[in-house]
Amino acid sequence: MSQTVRRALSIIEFFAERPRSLGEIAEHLGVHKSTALRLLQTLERGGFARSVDGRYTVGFRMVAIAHQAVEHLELHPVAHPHLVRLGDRYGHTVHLAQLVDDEIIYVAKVDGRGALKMRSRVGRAVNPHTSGVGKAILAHLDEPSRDRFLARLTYQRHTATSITTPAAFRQELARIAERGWAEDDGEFEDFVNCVAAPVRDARGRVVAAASITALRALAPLDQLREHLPQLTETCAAISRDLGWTGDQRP
Amino acid sequence: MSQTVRRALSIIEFFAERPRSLGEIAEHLGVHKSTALRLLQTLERGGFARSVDGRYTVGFRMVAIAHQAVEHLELHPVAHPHLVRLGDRYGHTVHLAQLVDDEIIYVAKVDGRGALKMRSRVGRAVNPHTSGVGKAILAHLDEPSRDRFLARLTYQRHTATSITTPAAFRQELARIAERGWAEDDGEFEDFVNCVAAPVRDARGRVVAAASITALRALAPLDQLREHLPQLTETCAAISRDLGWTGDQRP
DNA sequence: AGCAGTGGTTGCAACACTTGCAACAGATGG
DNA sequence: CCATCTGTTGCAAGTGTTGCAACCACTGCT
Repeated sequence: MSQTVRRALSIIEFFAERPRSLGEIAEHLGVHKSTALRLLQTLERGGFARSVDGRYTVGFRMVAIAHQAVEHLELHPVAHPHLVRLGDRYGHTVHLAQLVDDEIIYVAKVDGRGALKMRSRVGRAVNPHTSGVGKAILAHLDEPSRDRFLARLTYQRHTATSITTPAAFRQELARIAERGWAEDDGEFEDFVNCVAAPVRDARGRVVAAASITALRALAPLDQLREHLPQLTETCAAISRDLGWTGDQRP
Repeated sequence: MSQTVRRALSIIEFFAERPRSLGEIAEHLGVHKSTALRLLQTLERGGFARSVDGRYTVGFRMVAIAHQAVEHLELHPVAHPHLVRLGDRYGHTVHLAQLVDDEIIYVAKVDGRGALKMRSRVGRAVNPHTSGVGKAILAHLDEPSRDRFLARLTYQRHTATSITTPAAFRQELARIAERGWAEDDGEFEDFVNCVAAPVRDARGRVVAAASITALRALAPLDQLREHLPQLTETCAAISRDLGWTGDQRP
C-alpha cells in the first residue's frame, strides 16, 4: 500500500464534501502544508483537482472519466431510454441498480418531476435490506450468491418498518421471488416508498433491478403498485435488449 | 510534484479507456509489476479502482464522488428539470455547458430519442470555436474575459464549415451577440448541427449556454431554428431561477 | 500604515517510503 | 504438463518524499 497515494485519495475524499483550503487539507492529513500543496499540485495537473480562489475541489478530468466509466457499464446505455420513458410517464423518480461484484450499485437515475430530489446517487452502493431494488435482486439471485451476500448483511434498523432479522428477511425474499416484484414500505426513510422489479441478462440471471420511487405523501404504496404492469414491462424490455428470450429461468 | 501520485493518476487514465491487466499497467508505467500492484491495491482499497477477473477498471467510489461534484455545481440542479422538459418536447439531444475558470465544460446532457448518441460527455471541455454553446457563451462574455479566452484558441479545422481565423470568429461572435443566439452548422462534425442560447446568472453575466443538437439528416438547421423560441425561453427560465431579473445586461 | 492571517513557493538535509528483484503459489489454457 | 499470467512476500538500496524555515503576495482588520 502506498502512503502517498493513500494521502492523495484522502485529499480527494475530503474536498469532495465541499471545497477546502490548503490549510484545512494539510491539517486533515496531519502533514505539513508544503507536503499537502505538492500533492494538490499533482492532482491539479492531472485534472483531478481544481482550485478556485484558494480552495480546492473535484477536477473535471475526474468527472469525465467517471461518466465514461458508467457509460461503459454495458447495462447503462441499454436501460437508460427505457427508464426515461418510465420516468416520463408518471413523473416519479426511477432507479436502476446493478449487481456488480458483491455490491449493488445505482447505475442510472431519472429524477422525478417533484421539487424534492432523492438522496440516492449514481455510483453509490444500495442498502440491500432496506431498498426495493436491493430486495428485488437478492430475491431472484441464485442460492450460493444470495447466501454469500446475506452473510455480509448487518440488518441495521433505519425506520419502524425496516426488516432487522435474517429470518424475516429470508421470508420477505421468498415472497418477493414468488410474486416477481419487491416493494420498500418506508424501510429506509419512512416518508419514501417504492416498487421494484428485476432485470435479467441473456442467460436469464438477475443482474439488476429497476424501481419507481416516490414520497409517500405524493404517491402511497397502493398507488405505486398500480404502475407495476408498466414497471415489469420496462424491466422485461431491458432484459430483451440484453438478449433474454425468456426461455431459461435458472 | 509527486511521482507516486502522478503514476497513480496515470493508471486511472489508462484503465479508464478499457479494463487493463496488471502486466499492461506495469508496462505502461514502465515499472515493475509489484510496484504497479501496490499502487493498484491502494486505489482499489480507496474505491478508485476495482478488479474483475484479473483486469482493473474505474471504481465506484470515484463515480459517486464525480456525480456528487456535478450536482454541487450550483448550475446543474437548477437547470436540469428545464433541460429535460426541452428534450422531451422535441426528442433531440440537449446540452448545458458552463463557463468555469477559463474553460467551458458540459455539465448536463439529455439524450435525444434517436438511436445514435452524441459523443459529448458531462465533465468534458467544449471545443469553443466549433460548438453552439461555446460560441453562445463567448459572444456574450465581457470584453476582457473574451479576449483572454480567444488568445488561447487554436482554430483547428474539423470540417468544411469550421471557422479557422480569429477575424472571422470575432465577426461571428458579433453577429451572435446581436441576435442573441448561436448555431453550429456542422462545424465540428459535418453531420451534426445545433442551435444554442446563453444563460445568465443573478448579476446578468453569461455563465452558461444550452443547446438543441441533432443529426442534420434528422433535423436540418432551419428546422432547429424553429425551436429557438422554446430554447430561449428555457434559457430565460434557468436564468430566472438563478436570480436574474432581466434588469442588468452588462 | 501596520499587522495578523492566509495561500503559495523554494532549497535543503534527513530519512521514510518506494522500488526492483527474486522466488514462489495458484490459476488458466493450449 | 509446460507456459504464462496474476498475486504475494521479504529485503536491500536509494530515490523520492517530507518537514522545516524563510520568504513573497495578498486580504482584511484595526
